[in-house]
Amino acid sequence: MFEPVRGKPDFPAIEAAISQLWRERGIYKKSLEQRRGSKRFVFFEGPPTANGMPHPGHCLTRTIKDLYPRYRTMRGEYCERKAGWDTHGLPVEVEVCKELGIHSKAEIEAFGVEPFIHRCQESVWRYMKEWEALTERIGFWIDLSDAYVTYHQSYVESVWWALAELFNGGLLYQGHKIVWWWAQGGTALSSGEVGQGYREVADPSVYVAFPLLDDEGNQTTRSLVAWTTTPWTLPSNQFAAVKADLEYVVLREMPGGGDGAGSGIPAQEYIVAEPLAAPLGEKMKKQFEVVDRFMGSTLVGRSYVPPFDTFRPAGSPQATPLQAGGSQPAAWRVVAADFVTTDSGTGIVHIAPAFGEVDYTVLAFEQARFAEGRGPTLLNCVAPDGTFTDTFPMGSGRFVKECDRDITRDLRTRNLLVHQEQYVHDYPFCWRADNDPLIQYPRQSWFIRTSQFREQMLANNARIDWLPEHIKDGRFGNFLETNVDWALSRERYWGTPLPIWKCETTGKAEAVPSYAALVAKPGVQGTDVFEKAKAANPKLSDDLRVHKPYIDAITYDSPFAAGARMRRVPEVIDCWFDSGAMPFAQWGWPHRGEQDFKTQFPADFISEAIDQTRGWFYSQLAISTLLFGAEETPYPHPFRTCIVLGHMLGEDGQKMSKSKRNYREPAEIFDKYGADALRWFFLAGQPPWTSIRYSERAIRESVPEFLLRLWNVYSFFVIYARIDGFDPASLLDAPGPLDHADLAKARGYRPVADRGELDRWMLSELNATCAAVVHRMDRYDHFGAAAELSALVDAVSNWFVRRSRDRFWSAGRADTGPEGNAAKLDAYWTLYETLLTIARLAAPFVPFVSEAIWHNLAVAAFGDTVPESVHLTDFPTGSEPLVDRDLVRRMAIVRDVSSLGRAARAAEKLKVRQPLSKVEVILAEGHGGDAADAAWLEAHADLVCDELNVKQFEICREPDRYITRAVLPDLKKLGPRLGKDLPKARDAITKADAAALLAALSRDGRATIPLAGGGEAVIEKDDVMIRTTAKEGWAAAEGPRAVVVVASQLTPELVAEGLVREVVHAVQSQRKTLDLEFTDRIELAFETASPELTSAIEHHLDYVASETLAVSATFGGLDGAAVESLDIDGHPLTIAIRRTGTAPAATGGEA
RNA sequence: GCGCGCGUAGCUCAGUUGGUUAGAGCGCUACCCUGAUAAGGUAGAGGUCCCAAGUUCGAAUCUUGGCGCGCGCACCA
Repeated sequence: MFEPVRGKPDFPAIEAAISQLWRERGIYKKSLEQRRGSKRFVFFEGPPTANGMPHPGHCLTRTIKDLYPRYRTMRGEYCERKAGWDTHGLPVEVEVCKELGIHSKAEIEAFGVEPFIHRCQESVWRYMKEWEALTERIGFWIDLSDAYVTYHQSYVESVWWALAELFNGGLLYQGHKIVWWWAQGGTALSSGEVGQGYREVADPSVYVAFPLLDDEGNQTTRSLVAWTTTPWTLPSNQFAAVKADLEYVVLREMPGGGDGAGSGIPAQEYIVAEPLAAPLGEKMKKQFEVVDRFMGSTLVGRSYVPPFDTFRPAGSPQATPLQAGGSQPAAWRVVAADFVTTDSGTGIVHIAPAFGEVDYTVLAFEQARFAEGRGPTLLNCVAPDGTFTDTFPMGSGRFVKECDRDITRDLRTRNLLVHQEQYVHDYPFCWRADNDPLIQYPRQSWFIRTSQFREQMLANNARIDWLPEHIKDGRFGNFLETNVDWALSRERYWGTPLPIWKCETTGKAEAVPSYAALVAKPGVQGTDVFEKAKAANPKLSDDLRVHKPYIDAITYDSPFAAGARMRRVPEVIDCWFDSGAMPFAQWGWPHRGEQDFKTQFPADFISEAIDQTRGWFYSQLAISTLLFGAEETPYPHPFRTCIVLGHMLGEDGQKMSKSKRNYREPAEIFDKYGADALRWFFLAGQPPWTSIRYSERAIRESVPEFLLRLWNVYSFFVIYARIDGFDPASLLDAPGPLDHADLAKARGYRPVADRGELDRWMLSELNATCAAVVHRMDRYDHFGAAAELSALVDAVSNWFVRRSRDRFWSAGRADTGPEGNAAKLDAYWTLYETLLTIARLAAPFVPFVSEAIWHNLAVAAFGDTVPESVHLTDFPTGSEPLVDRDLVRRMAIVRDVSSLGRAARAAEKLKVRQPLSKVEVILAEGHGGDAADAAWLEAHADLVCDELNVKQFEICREPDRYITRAVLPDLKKLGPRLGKDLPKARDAITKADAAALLAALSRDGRATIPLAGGGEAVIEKDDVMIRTTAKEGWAAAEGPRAVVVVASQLTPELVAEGLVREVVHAVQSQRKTLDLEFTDRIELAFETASPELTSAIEHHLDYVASETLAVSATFGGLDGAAVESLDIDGHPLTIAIRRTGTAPAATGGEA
C-alpha cells in the first residue's frame, strides 16, 4: 500500500531523503552496471577549478551535464561520468599570493618556490567540500572518487607526451615576439587570457611634435605631430609612420593668439594628415592656416628629432649603408606604412617597436633593408618588471604607466606637447589581478603552430553540432579563421612544466614525453632532490615529483655536446592546454589507459558556458586536431555535440562572476525551494543559450506550474487510493518494469480499448507526449521537451482528474472484490499508469521528485520486485497503438467549446453558478474537423452541460440565427497561383454572396469569380475557408474551431436555482470561515424577508442540505449557532450554522 | 572599429518553410470551485512585434540601413 502523502510538500526535505537513499543503495553505480556492455554515450566533464566557491552558473552547467547522461542511461546506453578538476595556473597562484600578501615574482622567489608550490597544491582543494556538496545536492551524478586531476603525475605525463609530439613535429617553437605581458606577474598571457581582462579606462592621450631636420641635419620649425595614448613608449621611439598616398598639410597658427605669437620665437608649423587637420584645430580651439600641402610620400625618408634622446647620439644622424646600396639613417626617420589610417589621431604614427606588434614588424622590415648587421636594433628602456631602466633616468625604477604624467610635463616644458586630452578606450588588464595593466613587450616565448592547422580545425569544426547553431560559423568559426599561434609558455611556477631540456653548450633542445623517459636518460642527476624533500616531509604528494622546483633539478648528459648537461627550460605552460588535453590525459594515455581512451573518444556530448568558446572548446579542438588530425575520421573530434550555455545574470541583469560574488548562494535556493525547483527553472525556463536571469522570484514562480501541480495530482491519487483500497500489488503478481505491458497483466486492468473515453484520452496524451519528449531529447532540445511535460501535467490535473472526480467519489471499492466498482478501478489504473510514466519521463529533469513519486507508487507498493529506483527504469518512448489522434483532437474541441462557453457567459456577466437553459454550438468548417466530430461532440452533451452549467446542449441546426458566414480566401494556397491578382481575388471573394459561393463550390467543386477591372479567377473548394462570426445580440463567443452561443434568457425557475446555488455557496464559505472539517455535519437555519428567496430555498431544501452536509435545514432561529447576515443577489439572508458531529470519512454516497 | 547574438504584453520568454484573429507563464482585474483546500480552475484587460526603407499579392518572419542592449575580437598607434 502507498505511504500517505503530505499535502504541502517540503521539497528540500524530500530531496534530502532521496539523496540519502541513492547514497545508501548506490543507485548511481547500479544505473551504470545495468547498462554495462551497451552502446556507449561518451560524456566529457569540463574540469572546474575548486579553489573558488561554486556559484549559480555552475549549477546550470551541472544540471545540463546531468540531464543528458541520465536520459541516455535510461534509454539504455552506457555513460561513464568521470569527474575532473582543473588545478594549475594563474588563478591558483594569484589566490595564494593574496593569502601571503605578496604580489610580484620577486616576492614569490623570496618566499621560496618550494613552499609556494606546496601552498598552491593545498589551495586547489580549498573548496572541495563545497563542490562535492553542491554536486550531490543538485543531483549531478558523476564519479567524484575517480576524478582526473590536472596536477597528477599521470595527467602531467600525458600532457608531456602531447607536447613532445608537437615538438618533434616542429609545431612547438620558441620565438621572439611582442606579447601581452603581465609585468607584475612576469609572464606573457595567451590571447584568451588577455581577452578576459579588457576594461574601459581613460588614458592620457598626447599629440607630440617631432621636429623635422633639414638636409644638413639642422632642426627646422616644422614638426610632425604624432598621437599616442601610451606616453611611456615615447622614450623608445624609433620611427614615425605615414601613409604614402595620403595628403598631409602644414599648419601655421593664425596671428592673434597662442603661445609664441609676437614673442620673437618663430611660429611652429605642424604637419598632420589633411582629413585630421580640422578636428585637431577644434580640439586645440585654435585657428590654423594651411601653408603647404603634399602627399605622405614626400615625407618618407626625412629625419626628425625624437621626443627623448634616450638612445640618440649627439650630432647629426648617422648615415648607414643600405642593402640595395646608398645609405640612410637607421632610426628616427619617416617610414611609409599601410596601417596608417585617418580614423583618429593625426595620420602620423609614433613607432616604438618594443611595445607594439605592428611597430615590431616595421622594425623587422627596416632591419632587412640595411646591410647585414648594420640595421636598427630594438630600442627598449623598460625592464621585464615594467619599470624604466637607468637608460631613461627620468623614470628609472618606476612602473611605466606611473611615469605618463612626468613624461607629459617634460614634453610641455620643452614645447613639444601640441595637445593633451583624456582618451577613453578599452585596455587589457591581467584577468586575475585586475589592477595590473598589461603592456606589450618583446619576449622569448614558446608557441604552438596552431595557425598552420587553421583549415583542418575549420573542417573539424564544420562537423561538430553546435547548439545554438550560429556558434559554429559565428563566434567559434570566426575565432578559428583569425587564429594565431598559441602562446603556450608561462614564466611562472604552478603549472605543468614545459618538458623541454636544453643543452647548456649548444642550446639545442629536446622534449621528454614522460618521467620514466627522463630518468632513463644517460647520466641523469637531481632526482634525489625530491626524494630528500619527501623524506623530510612524508606527506608530500608524489605528484609534485613532476613539478617545479623538483623537476628543474633533474639534468642529464647532452647528446649534442660532449661533457655538456641538459637542463630544463624554466617555463611552465598555459593551464588551458591542460584542460584541452583532457580527452586523453584523463586516462593517462598513451602511457596507460589504452582501452579507456579508445572507448571514450570522441565525446558524444559536452556542455559549458559561452566563455569557453576560446577556452576549453578551443583548446580541446586545437589539441585534438594537431595530434589526431592526420587520420581521416568519420566523426568530428574530440566532441560531436556541444551545448553552449548563455551567461547567468544576477537579479539586476548584470553578469555574475566568481570574484564579484554578486549573487545569492545556491545553498539558499536549495534550502527554500529545492534542487529540482532550480533544475526545472534552468531547463524549462528558457532555451539554454539565452542568458538566464537568476532571480529568486523567477525560481519561486516556476514551482507551482510544474512541480507543485504534479505533486498535487500525485497527492490526490494517493489520498483516494488509500481510501478506496486501490492496491496494485494485490492485483498484479509478478510485476516487472510497471510499464503498460506489465500493468496490463494485472487483474482488473481492463484493456484500454474497453475503457471509457476519458481514460483512452489520457493514455493517448501520455503516449503521444512520451514520443514527443524522446524526439526532442534526441535532438538535445530539453527546453521543448520540458514544455511537452508541462502540458501533459496540465492535462492530467486540469482535465483528467477534474473530469474523473465523479468516478473517484462514486460508491464502491477500487478492487475486483464484491464491492468493486469497475469504472472506478479504471480511473485508478489510468491515473496510476500515468503517474508512473510521468515519473519516468521527468526523471532526468527533476530526479528527486520523480524518485519520490516512483518510490511510493512502485517500491512502497510492490517492494523489491520492481526497480528500486526510477533511474533504473527504461525511459518511456510511447506506444503508438495507444495514441488515438482523433480522440485527442475531439477532446480538444470539447475543451475549446467549454472555454468558449465560459467566455460567452462572462461577456454577458452570467456567472457559472446561474444555470442556463441551453447552449448551442456551431462548429467551424475547414479546421480539420468533420461531421464525425460533430456527432462525437453531440454524444458528449452531458460533459459540456456540466462544464457550463446549462440544461441542454445542441449542435445548432439553424446557425444563421446566430452567425454570419464569410468566405475567406486561403492565401497560402491562392497566393502562389494568382500572384498579383490576389488582392482583386480576395476582394471579390470577400464581397461575393457567401451562401451562393459556398453552394456553387460544394456543387461543382469550383467557381469562377469576376475580378475588378476585368478578368476572372477560378477557385476551388480547397482554396477558401469559412469564417463564422457571431451576430450581434447573442451571448456568443467565437474561436477558430467553433462559435458557442448560450441562451441568456432566464426563467423564474432558473433564477430560483441560481439563487439556491448562491445560498449553498454562502453556506460553504461560512463552513470554511468556521474552520469545519469537510466531513463535519451541521444544522442549518435561514431567515429572510424575501419571499422570492424563501420560495427558492423551500423548493430546493434537500439539495441545499445535501450539498452542505446539513442534517437539518429549517427556517427560523438556531440556539448557539454561528450567525451571518448577507446579501444574495439583492435578497437579504441570515444563515445560522451549528456543528453537530462528524461523519466517517468515506467516498461514495452524497456525490 | 570589426564580428556574433538579441530587441514581441508590466515582467520572463515562445513564435516552426513569409499567409488571414501574434501566443505562454508570472503579475494584475474579475469570476468560479470549496471532498487535492494555506490548494485548484476560468475569463478579461494589456501589443505602433525597436525605427525606417525595400522585396512581395502579403513581412514579427526575408533584405538593407539606422537605434538600443549584451557578448566577443583587437593594427584603437
